[in-house]
Amino acid sequence: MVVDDADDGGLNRLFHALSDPTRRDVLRRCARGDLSVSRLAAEYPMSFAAVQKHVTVLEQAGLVSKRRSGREQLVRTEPDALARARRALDELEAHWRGRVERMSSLLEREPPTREP
Amino acid sequence: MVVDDADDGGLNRLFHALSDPTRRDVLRRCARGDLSVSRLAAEYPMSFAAVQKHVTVLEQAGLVSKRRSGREQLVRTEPDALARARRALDELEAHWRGRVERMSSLLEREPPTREP
DNA sequence: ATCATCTACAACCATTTGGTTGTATGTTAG
DNA sequence: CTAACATACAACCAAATGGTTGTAGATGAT
Repeated sequence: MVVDDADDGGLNRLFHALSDPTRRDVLRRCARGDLSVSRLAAEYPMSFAAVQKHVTVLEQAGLVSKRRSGREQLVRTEPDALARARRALDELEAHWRGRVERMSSLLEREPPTREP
Repeated sequence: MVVDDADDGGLNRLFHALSDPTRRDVLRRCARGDLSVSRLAAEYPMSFAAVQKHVTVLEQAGLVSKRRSGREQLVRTEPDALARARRALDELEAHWRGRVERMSSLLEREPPTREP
């Protein structure tokens, strides 16, 4: 990422974090209930360290948080971050809708088909 | 991307495409009205070829399409792709909501504070 | 106290990304 | 026809990504 990070309120990291299927799966699993990192790691055909890194990416994107419980680290998804991503998509869609509205208002300016 | 691409219906490419601020800006600008690649390129502090690559990434993610018009190539945003991304986020949020509902139903199972 | 478990983190490696420049090709204007 | 413009695409490069292994520190169980 070239940009320096405050530019977009973390949207870069947010969407980047979402662009990996393992990470999306982690979000799904943890949404059903907090899971320790090692519990998660057992689910994927990769090393513990790899999963640890994925969790770190999710954490830095704000999509999960970790809380210690004994020797385990429980991962919890943070739905607020998902909401932020959604709002970003809404904003993009709004630009497009604005265009549609502009086109519609052109159409509306045309007189409706004459009522009989 | 390690995964082989049909696994997720293109969500990897979709979110990856959205994870760059230049590309999100291209989407915004083209949403207001189709723009040629060179018109777009003029807006960013990078080479024409770099912008061309960004457009290609957006195109392969399904977020834009290009149509030729004379010697120009007009870029148009494809809101359906944005909708796909939104549905993916909704699905993730639904998992979390499911959890909340499960917690709620646990609470509901508890007897209400005794009525005197 | 010892041992097994969970986590953290560094070092390393192959591939991908995001950028560059340069060259070639097609299209429109004069 | 020729010149200018818009695009396409290859080759190259530095940095980031996604993975590995290995080492070390905490914590819990016996």
